[in-house]
Amino acid sequence: MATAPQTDMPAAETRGEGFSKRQCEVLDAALELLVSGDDRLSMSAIARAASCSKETLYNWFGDSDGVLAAIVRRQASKVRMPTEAGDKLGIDELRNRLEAFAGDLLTVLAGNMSVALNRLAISHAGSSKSTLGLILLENGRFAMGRRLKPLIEAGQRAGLLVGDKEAEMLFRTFFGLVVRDVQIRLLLGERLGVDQTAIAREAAEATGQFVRLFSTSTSNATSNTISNTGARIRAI
Amino acid sequence: MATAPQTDMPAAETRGEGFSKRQCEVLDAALELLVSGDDRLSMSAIARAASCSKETLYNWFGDSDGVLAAIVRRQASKVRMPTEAGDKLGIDELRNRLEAFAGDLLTVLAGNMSVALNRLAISHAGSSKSTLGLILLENGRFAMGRRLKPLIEAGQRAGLLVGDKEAEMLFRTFFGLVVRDVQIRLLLGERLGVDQTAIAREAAEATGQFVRLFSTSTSNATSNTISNTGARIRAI
DNA sequence: TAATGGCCGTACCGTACGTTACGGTACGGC
DNA sequence: GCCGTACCGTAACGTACGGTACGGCCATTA
Repeated sequence: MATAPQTDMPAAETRGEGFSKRQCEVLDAALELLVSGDDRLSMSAIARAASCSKETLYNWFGDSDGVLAAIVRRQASKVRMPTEAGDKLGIDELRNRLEAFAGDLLTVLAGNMSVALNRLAISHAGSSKSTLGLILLENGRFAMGRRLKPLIEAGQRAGLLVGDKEAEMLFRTFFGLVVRDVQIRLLLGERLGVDQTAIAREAAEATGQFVRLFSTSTSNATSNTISNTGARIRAI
Repeated sequence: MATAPQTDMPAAETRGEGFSKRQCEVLDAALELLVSGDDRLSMSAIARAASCSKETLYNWFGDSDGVLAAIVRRQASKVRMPTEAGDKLGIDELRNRLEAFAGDLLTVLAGNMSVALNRLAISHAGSSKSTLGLILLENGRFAMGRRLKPLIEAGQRAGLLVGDKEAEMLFRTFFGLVVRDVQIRLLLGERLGVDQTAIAREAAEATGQFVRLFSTSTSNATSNTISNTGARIRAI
């Protein structure tokens, strides 16, 4: 079990943030080692890569699982949600916001960091007593839902999206339309190249399909969708 | 590297099938051990569970990776595709077939066996020199695509589905609509209960959305969709 | 009947890893 | 100057696992 670190940052790994500067350096080095993926993430390898002592790792994070949880928590704490729930929502702005979100989501999920972290959490999800998967779920998939839900609900309040379904259900469908089989194929090791143009195309297609499914207006007018797929989310 | 087994079944693990009776028993015991998931799948544990010798495991499968690949291949060989490409396709039959497929897909992906095998392959996909993930991908996701593609193309030829898109693209969208976030949440360890009624409901909803997106007729008539979610596929 | 060969059970070896312990160093406080 | 603390580097220990070797059992076959 991860005990409280004996440092000036009490209960750091239980808050997911508040790691000291040096601790963040160590965790970033560990993450870099994980993403490189040449060898299994061992305490010795982490200590070597981070130029720190194994005893320090145990003092700070208590356990091997504690280090992994701290890595996940640190990356999760980097994700910020610029919700900016906008009122006076028009259909074009809704489409643009949805498309930007879809692009962000695909960019993140296709990144090395997301793949490596999800692989780590999934490989530890089999044996119980490890909550890595739940941490990743909470800060990945569920955080995405919480981030998009205000926009969906704003669209519903503005009469642009059908209001007879929960925003959660709409998000799950949007998630499926955007992600499709990309994540599982990447997790299973397929080398499918996803560049920014492909991401923009898929984001636009998914957004169009989502709007076609849940828009209240039956017009199929494909208004120009300004592609805005800049990587707004940087991790997880 | 997995060498050819020195038995009466030459090149068994390279064909994915043709394992001897005893070999199948061993692989099934290993799979059961993997699904139970209490401890990591080790050669000693497999030998103990299967009441066989470790030397026999090495003789048959050559390597630890060979055993894992054999497990995956054995399960993959159980999946059979009753394609039955039907001509004279009507919209109702198309919907029913799609919905049955969606139910099968969700039933399989939500099963313990699929989750355990995908976790195994994903955890081995990080370090190269392991093709477990590709094997699973080929016999899971891609086999599903090959199985549904005839139906989709038949629907296109019958003028029921739009014909300006590749069947592969349509399948990817269908896959996303059906699976949504279920697989990743299960892989990450969430205990989300998926019973047959929930599966039937989600399969019907996904099928309805797919048809609404790609049907050539613009009628929103939701013809009665006979729920047929019997587990037709038994593994993977 | 005797020999052969496949297979089981078990013991064994080398290695890698988690975890702990210890020596050495830097730094702030008294 | 001295002490306590935090940290680095490394060594050491116990365990678990991949892989190998060997003796014994049993069925098939000459």
